[in-house]
Amino acid sequence: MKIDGIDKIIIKRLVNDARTPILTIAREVGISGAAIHQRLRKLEKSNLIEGYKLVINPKALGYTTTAFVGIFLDASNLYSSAIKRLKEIPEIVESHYTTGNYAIFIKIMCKNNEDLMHLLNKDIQNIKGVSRTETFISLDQQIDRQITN
Amino acid sequence: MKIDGIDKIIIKRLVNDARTPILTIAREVGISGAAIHQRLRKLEKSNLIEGYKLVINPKALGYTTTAFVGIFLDASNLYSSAIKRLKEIPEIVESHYTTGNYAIFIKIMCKNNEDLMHLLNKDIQNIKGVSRTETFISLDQQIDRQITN
DNA sequence: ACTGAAAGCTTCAAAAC
DNA sequence: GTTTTGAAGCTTTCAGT
Repeated sequence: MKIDGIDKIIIKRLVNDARTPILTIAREVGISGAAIHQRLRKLEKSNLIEGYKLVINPKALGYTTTAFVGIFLDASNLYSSAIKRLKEIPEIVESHYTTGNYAIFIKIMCKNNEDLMHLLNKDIQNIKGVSRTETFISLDQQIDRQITN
Repeated sequence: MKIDGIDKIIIKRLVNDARTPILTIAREVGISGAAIHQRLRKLEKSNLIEGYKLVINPKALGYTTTAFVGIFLDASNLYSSAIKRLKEIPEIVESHYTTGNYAIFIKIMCKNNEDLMHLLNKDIQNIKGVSRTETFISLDQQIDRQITN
């Protein structure tokens, strides 16, 4: 799969705003809308494009607290059962199996610090195999982007 | 801003695939396409919808390593100058100012472990004020989603 | 790999409920 | 205030180049 300059323009525009009209891009690069469309289909089939997503503003839903939590597990064979339980907690938006101190590392979004504390002490600490957690609350996010080339 | 059942269906469908035809949703809920469209405009203006993004598959671009890096700063007033430098590193996809051990906490994506090591030792360690870093490499990601209600 | 045309979808304003 | 209508523009598909 090789990507030329036109593909890069298409991707750049749509990463920024997935609703940019294809005809706008077509006129910008000087080929027909159908040609742009065919390139997009090809990029989708090549697996480079994972999908198109509406991005929600969590703050508008009252989710103002973002935190990262390192989870210690008693034994690494408890990983899959713990993940199963973590998936049931909708506030957890990412989970990773990581090298280093922690077994599981999660990103979590809550409405406030009280909710975060409750999730940590009740929902997460009570999962079988979870011995301890370490929490980093995000006070400010300055970078949020994608890899695009 | 109140969100009813129809709005929830619209959001659910578009979070999953932002290219779902509005008319498909319209037929599903039994109102016209234009009505769905007007609800969307309202949701956009209400700030609930942050945008529509094409999501790229980093693996297709050769980025197979994801890591989290905690960065220690000599002094907290070096934060903004450090962020300025971190923004220049395209592999850094998130940065947070966090409570806890670290001053800055980043998510980074690299093509391989060698590139990660290079970025840590050359680009990040050489930023003024950065004294030390701690790295957690993600070996497996099981959860990746958004808050939607 | 690109074009052009037909069918379906989105968008916007105005009117209807 | 939300919904439908209708017209213009955009997307999608496909035969043809």
